[in-house]
Amino acid sequence: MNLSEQLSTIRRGTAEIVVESELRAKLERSLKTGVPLKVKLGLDPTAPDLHLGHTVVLQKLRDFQVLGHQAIIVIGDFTGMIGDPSGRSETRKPLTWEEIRVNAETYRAQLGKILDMSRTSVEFNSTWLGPLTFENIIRETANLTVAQMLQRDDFAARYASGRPISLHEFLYPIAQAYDSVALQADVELGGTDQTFNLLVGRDLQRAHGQEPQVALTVPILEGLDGAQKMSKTLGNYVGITEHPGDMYGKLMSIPDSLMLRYLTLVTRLPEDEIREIAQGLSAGRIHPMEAKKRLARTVTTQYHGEAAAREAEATFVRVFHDRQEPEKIDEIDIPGGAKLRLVEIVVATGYVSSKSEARRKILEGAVDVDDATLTDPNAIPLSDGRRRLFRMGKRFWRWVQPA
RNA sequence: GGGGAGGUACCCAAGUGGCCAAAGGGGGCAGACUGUAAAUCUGCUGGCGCACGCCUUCGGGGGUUCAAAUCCUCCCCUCCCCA
Repeated sequence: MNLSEQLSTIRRGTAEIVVESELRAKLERSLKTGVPLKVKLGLDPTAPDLHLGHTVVLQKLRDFQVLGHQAIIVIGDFTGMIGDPSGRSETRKPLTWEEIRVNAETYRAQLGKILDMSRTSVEFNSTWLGPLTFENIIRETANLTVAQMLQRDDFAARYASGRPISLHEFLYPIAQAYDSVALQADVELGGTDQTFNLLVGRDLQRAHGQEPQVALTVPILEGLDGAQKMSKTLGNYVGITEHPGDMYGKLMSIPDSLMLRYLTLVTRLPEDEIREIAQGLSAGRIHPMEAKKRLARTVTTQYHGEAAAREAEATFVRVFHDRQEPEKIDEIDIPGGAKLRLVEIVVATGYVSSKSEARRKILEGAVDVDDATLTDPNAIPLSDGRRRLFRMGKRFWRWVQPA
C-alpha cells in the first residue's frame, strides 16, 4: 500500500494523531527502507477478558499489522501493581507470577480473534522495569514535574475535587513511557484517556535521545448505557467471547444514538457504507431497528461467524419481535418443588437473590408460568408435580421441574 | 508539627436525639407502550414467617439514654489551609 492509502486506513476512527506529520515521515521511511514500524499497545494484566471497548484500539493495531508493521503487545505486569490511575481504580495488590501467566494465556487466545498472533510479539514490562534500581527510577522521574503531572485530566479533576491521589500513581505514566523507551516504539496506541501517558512516552524517549513515538488515540467506546465508558465493573459491556445470542441481544439494546459510533468503531464495515446507513437513517429510508440489526449481525459475525450470527438473530426476532419463547431454555430441578410457594421457586431459579425481591417482582407482574401471569406470592404452582415454563422479566426463562 | 472540613445504602448526596430502613438524584429491575433489551411514562429498589411485626445497616470499637446515623470517648481513613 502506498503512503496515502496507509494514512487513510490509519486515520479511520482515530481520535487524534500526535504528530501526524511525524507519522507520515515514519511511514515514508518505512516504505523506503522496508523496515516495519514498531507499534506498541499496552494491556492491563488484571482484566484479561476483552470486551468491545478493547477492540477499538486492537483493531487499530490490526490495521497497522495488515499494513505490514510490527505489532507489539505489552502486558503491564509491572505497572499492574500500580493500576492505571485513570478511572476509579485504586492501588491493586500485585499479581502472582502464576496469575500473570494464566492471564497472558487468556489474552493470547482472545487477541487471536483480532490480531494475527503469529506476527505479534507479546512482551511483559517486568522484563525491563524489574531490574531498574532506585537510582534509575530517580533519574527517570527527574524528567517530569508535578505541574506536568497535574495537567493530566484525571489527576487535575481529582486534585480539584479533593479526592486523593497516591504518590505512586505518578509512576504509572513514567513506567508506561519507559516501556516505549525500552522498545524504541515508533507508534503507541491507546484510548483518548491514555493521551497523557502516550505523550509522556514521547518526552521520555526524547530524554533518552530517541526519536519520539507517534501517539495515536482512538475514542473511548460508550457501554450499553450509552453514557459511561464500556467496562466490566460497570457491567455495561459486551465481551468478545460472549455467547452469540447475548452478544446480539446486547447490541440491540444500545441506544439508537450510539449505532453509528458502534458501526465506525466496532465493525470493519467500509466508511462509505457506514455513511450510506447514516444517510438512510436521517432520510427515513432505513428503519433504526434494521440498522441496529445490521450492526448486531456484523459484530456477532466478526466474532462467532455467520452461522452463529444468523441463529442469534433468529432467536432475537422470535423472542422479542414475535414474543415467543426461545428455542433453548434451561431446565432446573427443584427438590421438593411441588410443595414450595411461588416466592421460593422464583428464588430457586436464580432470577432473584432474596425472597423479598421475589415477592416484589411477583407483585409487579413479572412472573409468568405457562403463559399466565401469577401475582400471588403464596401460590403453590407445581403441586401436580409437572414441569412448568417460567418466564421472569423479559428475558429469563426456565423450565422448572419439581423433584 | 499546627488549624479546619469530612467518612451515610450499588454510586452521588440530604439528614445532627425519637415521625429514619433513612429525603433527593443516578444506576439497576419491573410494568405499560413500542421499532428492539431504543426512546418515553409509571412503579419498585436491605433481609426475614411479611398483615400491623422482627432483624441487620449510616468508617471501627466502647459509652450515655427509655430511645442514637444524630450526644460523649478512643481508634482508623480522606481532603484543605498554614509550617
